[in-house]
Amino acid sequence: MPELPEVETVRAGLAEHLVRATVSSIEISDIRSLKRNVSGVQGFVQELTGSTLESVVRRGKFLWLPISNSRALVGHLGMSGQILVRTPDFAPDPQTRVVIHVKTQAGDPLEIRFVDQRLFGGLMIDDLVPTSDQLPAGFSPEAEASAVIPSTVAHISRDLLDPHFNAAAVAEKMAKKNSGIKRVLLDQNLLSGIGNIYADESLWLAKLHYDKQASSISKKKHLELIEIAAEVLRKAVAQGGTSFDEQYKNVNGESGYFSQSLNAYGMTGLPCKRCGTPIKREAWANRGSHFCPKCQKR
DNA sequence: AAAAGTACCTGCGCGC
DNA sequence: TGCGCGCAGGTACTTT
Repeated sequence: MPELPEVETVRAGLAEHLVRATVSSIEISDIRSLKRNVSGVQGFVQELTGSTLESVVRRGKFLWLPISNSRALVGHLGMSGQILVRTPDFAPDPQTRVVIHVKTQAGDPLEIRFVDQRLFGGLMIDDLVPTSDQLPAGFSPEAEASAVIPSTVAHISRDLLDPHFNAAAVAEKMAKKNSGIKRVLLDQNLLSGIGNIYADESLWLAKLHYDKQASSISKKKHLELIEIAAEVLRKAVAQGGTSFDEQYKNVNGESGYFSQSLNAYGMTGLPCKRCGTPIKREAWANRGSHFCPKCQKR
């Protein structure tokens, strides 16, 4: 579910409440939400309890909160994850898997609730390792960004809104791929932050068919696509992300408004806003692709 | 090595 | 009413 704009909305909300907060206790009601956490449930609880949260950093769709110079709490929302910040008296949220009880800098108790219907998301504690380019690892405007990244996130490429994202270099790599352009856009090892919604939206704006071979597209067109996609992500961040249902919420449980700006995703059968042809949905790679059959020719 | 396919989960809405 | 099926914002692992 959540792509860069939704994750950024969550990151900003967490930062607002949690900078300088300390962890008082942890409740884990479903251990399946601790993903790839090598220290186990015990290690997770022991290491996090008593730690101070200094900042919230994001690269692509991954979030992390450093708890020391070498360790961080890492989170990913998967398809259906939410991180809610609630006061202790707030009604229980269905499908809450982990609760981290904290005390804010002002001394107020709060709960960080990790909620996840499908369990594709998860939390872990991981080592922070130097970034391969020695540059700040991700987006964290509230604090000085460090050039360290969780080991499990190190393979994720810089995202389209990262100041150190190198569009020309990425466009060059894209132009060499022997895959359909949508598969390339979704490759988080090449460029990160885009998922199924924003891929379909970017391709509609660029008038590209999702299965057009990337190697048949010029480097200049790839660069244009990158710029279009970055602009879509920026606009969606400004709207608080895209919400269709109960699956995406910010840390206060509120929906975003970008769904009102969608041109292709979820618009099956509705007229294309450029030419009036009905938007088509095709099954593709175990999901769906939405496009205008007239504007976006293979 | 790169590209494609599959596994991991729960729950909703649809047609029969 | 009930059931099976398709569908949902992603990533990691396996296979070709």
